[in-house]
Amino acid sequence: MKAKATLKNISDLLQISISTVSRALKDHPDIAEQTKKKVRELAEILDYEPNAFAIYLRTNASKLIGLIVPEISNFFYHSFIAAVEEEARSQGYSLMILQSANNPETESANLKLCKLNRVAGIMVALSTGTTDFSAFRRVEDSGIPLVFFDKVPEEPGFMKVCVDDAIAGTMAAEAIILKKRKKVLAIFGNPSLLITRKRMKTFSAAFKKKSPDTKISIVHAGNSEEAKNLTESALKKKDRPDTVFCMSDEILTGSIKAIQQLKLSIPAEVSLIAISNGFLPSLFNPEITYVETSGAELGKNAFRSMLDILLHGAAPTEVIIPARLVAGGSL
Amino acid sequence: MKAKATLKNISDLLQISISTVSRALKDHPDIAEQTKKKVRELAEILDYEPNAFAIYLRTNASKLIGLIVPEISNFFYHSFIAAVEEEARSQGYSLMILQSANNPETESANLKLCKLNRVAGIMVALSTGTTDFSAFRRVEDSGIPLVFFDKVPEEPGFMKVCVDDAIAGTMAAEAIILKKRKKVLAIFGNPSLLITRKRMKTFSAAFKKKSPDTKISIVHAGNSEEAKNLTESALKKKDRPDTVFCMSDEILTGSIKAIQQLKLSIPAEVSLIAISNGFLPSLFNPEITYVETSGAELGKNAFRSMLDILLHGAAPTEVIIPARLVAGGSL
DNA sequence: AACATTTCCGCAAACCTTTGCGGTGTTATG
DNA sequence: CATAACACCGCAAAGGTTTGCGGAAATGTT
Repeated sequence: MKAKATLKNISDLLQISISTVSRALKDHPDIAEQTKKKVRELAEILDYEPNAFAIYLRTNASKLIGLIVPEISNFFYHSFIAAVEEEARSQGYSLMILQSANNPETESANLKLCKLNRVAGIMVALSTGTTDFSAFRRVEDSGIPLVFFDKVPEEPGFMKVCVDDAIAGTMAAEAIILKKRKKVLAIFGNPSLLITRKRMKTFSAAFKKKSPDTKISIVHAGNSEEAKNLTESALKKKDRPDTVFCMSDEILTGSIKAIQQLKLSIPAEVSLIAISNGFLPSLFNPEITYVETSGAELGKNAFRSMLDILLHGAAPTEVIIPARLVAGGSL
Repeated sequence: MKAKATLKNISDLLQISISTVSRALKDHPDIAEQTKKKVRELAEILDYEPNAFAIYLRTNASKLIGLIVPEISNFFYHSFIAAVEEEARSQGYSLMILQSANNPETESANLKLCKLNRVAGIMVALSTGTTDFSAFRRVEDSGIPLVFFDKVPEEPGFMKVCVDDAIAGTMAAEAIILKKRKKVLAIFGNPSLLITRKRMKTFSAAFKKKSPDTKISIVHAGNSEEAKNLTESALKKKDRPDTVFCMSDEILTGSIKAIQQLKLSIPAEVSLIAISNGFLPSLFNPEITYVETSGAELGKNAFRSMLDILLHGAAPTEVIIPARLVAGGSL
């Protein structure tokens, strides 16, 4: 365990002042080329690395971005995290990842942790039950940039990046209408979430406008298990739906299990369409038709928004990532 | 954007010294109860939070753990990361997550990033091509605890936590033998990885010992697509295997797609068994029988090993997480 | 030769916290 | 009354880096 190299360390050995060493390493014009050379060489030998804490302390800003998601173990956030990590790295930032477990208390504890670690910025996807945004306001008050993604608050004044849930709902509906399906089981998630309501609204609206005779039964599933049960009981009725729409990956996993279990063939006996980031749909045969909401795209854009605030003090805006239909063979 | 509260801040307002404030907040016996009370109250009002950088600078150790994985988007690391995050949080640590993209250069860049951020410890799953461990040795030399998990180096002297790959191979083989299958297609991953070799070795050995007449054809797939192709061509032969064994989730995704595409029923026409953390197998119907190698378990244990070094300076050991067979309906 | 300019470098403060040590003022003990 | 003991608090240094400012030496200008 060798002693860590510091500026003082180098300055002692070279018999010059600390400030000179610091400036030499930064290629400051005030320093003679010869001196710079000596400093650089010794720094190399000693494997000098600036102490990030000292710098952070001085500048009061780290190169760390706090990332708070409801749960890491989720396809969507998975790809999101991976994308943000890449973007962040390319800009010299690192990621501090925290999961809130869909628990508002853990969420605010995480927020505190971010503040404690003096992160440069915080990116968060809201947990399900969060209704009180005062903690987030306080974060912004204390000067830490805040970007919401995916699960964003309804109230204005925040920087938000999310997929185009309105379009996604419409696109799914139109795809179903195009195939002339007439009995649709539509499974949505928790209706208290903005994302759910947006998708529901446009989904229903599209049918009302373009295919009012289609029979749509809308249900809500809080998790995969519920989705499975709902699908199963609906498909067991003799007047069973010809199409199942799943709002999310989690719902899709449940739904498809029910279908497989009932040994119904897709799409001959029942059609399937989902909103997903694409991984899960690609696992099955036929591949599931889905409206893509790309976690990776979202991640890239969310980090760029963060950078915008960080670098240019951008004002709160709302960025919408477009959706697109990816046709598998399930519809 | 209010000014951040500092000790100096409080001490000015209260007309007492900084040291007194510091001690009061730490409940130091030298400070009068009355003073403590005043300090605490003001600290509360001002929403004082100690500046972590200043503390880190002083103690030269952060509460941040560096976590380097080949890729975040991977079931196994997913659950691993989630587990480590939970454990870490409970101990007051946070996670800095970096992905090496299976690129040794990125890997060592990540290592550097960890050092720069003065992480308290580093946990890493090796990327595929890493052969030079000198960078890791240097990390240890500079006093940063290092724990390898899952993809660990063969050479001794490191703290390692991994799944019991030897047993996992044996268990899978024995499950197949128990069902009296006689023609097995066994798909393994990159044979340059220790994990692959271990699983292969015991898998083969079990057959040689307990069921020498079973015909085993061992192939290697670098990714999901290759696994699919290998499975497909094997199952198309008229003397097709009665069982497919998949060493990993990635391989399983490819294999199962081929099976679904050929419309072979599981397990009537072909049996399937895998080594997995369990998520993927649960997605299908029937659920896939698998030997569980739990990312969550691994995560917990890996972090505990880290804590052991951090707190008690534990010496390098090798921790093995047991495996278990989880019977689905695919074998 | 006298002055102005440039080149190069060091001093010291600041960022915020922790902590050993010493210094008051008060009370108890002999 | 003198000394010891105690309770309470402040000084200052340390941790590593950055940076405005000023100073010394060298060079250029008239």
